[in-house]
Amino acid sequence: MAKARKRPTLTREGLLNEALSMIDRDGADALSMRRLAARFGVTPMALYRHVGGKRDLLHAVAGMVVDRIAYPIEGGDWRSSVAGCFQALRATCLRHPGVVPLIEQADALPASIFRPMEIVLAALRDAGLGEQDAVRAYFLLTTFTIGQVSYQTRGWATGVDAAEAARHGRLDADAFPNAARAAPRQEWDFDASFAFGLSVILSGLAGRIG
Amino acid sequence: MAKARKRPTLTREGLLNEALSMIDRDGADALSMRRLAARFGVTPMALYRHVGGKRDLLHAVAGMVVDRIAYPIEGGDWRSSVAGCFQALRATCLRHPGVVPLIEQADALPASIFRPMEIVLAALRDAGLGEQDAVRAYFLLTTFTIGQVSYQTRGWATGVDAAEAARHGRLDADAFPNAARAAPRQEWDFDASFAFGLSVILSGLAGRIG
DNA sequence: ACCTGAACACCGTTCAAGT
DNA sequence: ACCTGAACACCGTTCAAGT
Repeated sequence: MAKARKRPTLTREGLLNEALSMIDRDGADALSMRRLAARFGVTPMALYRHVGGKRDLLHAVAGMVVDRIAYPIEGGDWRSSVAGCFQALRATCLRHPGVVPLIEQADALPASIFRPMEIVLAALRDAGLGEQDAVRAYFLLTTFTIGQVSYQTRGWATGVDAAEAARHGRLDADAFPNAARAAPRQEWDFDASFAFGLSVILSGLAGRIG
Repeated sequence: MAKARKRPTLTREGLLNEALSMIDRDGADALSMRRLAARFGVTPMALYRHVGGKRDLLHAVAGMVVDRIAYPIEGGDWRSSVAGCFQALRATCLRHPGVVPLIEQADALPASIFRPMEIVLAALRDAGLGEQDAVRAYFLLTTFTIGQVSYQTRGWATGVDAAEAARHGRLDADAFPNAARAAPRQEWDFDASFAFGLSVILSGLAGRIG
């Protein structure tokens, strides 16, 4: 029985913030219009004065988070501006794990979602890569980064976790010798893994330039 | 008013197949226990004799698709076995777009999900890469592949689609000159983009080996 | 302008009952 | 063993009404 807060007025901003904190705390599934309304001690329908509907609410929350990403000021070589950009993207995504699927599914996001694209295109063009390849590189970096975050935030996707599977006997050492041997080795370091992937991609791109 | 089919008996396999074809046809959101039951002319509760619940159903469907992936027989250099493996993964995912999120979210999947891991680890170990880096490379390739497919199957994530945004005036050419210029250039070729990304990753990995 | 109340058309799932 | 029927506790959303 969650205590209803008394609020002077309902505002769109207040709704979005409360929705975000509910998602951060309990996951996106735990957010419903009715529960959100209850947090403000208000009828579900009261929300619809401020919020088009649930889709609109979710998109707006995703947009808030996207706008919150602090990309580092540019400068330096192309490698470090590209790296800094996706490190920033990753960092805020990790701070709001429940929002990542919402970003992936949003029909419309604020224009700031194109900051990474802009940075990558500018950096790679200056480095001498063709435009089409630059866009593909941006796509590559985005799917990689968001993918890494998605898997990390739901615990290295439980279904695909080899260590988990090994512990539960689902990973047969005869059929999958390498996987079975590598899996339980050590705790998985997502930061190091991301750094590795990023650096592999960047040196792969460097090969297309030099 | 969908016509109910008469079936001699309800089987788990029949349920899974029908569920998969509903997901393929109308997306995962269109699948509900009640609608699935209706397809068989049966009460919703009849399904529970064969199917733990909705989570179980969804995991089982994801598992079916995972088991269906036909990885090429190994042989040749490490680049082509790794490439072939993720091309196969991508191909079946594209054939069942609605299932991709289910695979990402499944708590448990058949052991065959570890085939790509096994292939990558074996190939990269033979090529001389360290075990830890090999696992990271596998993670990199997986997130990249699934990410590319996810974005493709929902139409290059509508919210992140620069061409869409440009068409709707959401992409300011002053603030995002490179993005605005690159966006509407041509139709996006997902196959070529995937091939590009894969090749960048592979040459990045080659740099760690040679 | 802003919120309420009742209602509608859905969900997944439990539980007891039929055959 | 397999399916039904009624019920429960939820959803998002509409529509008319209150203040």
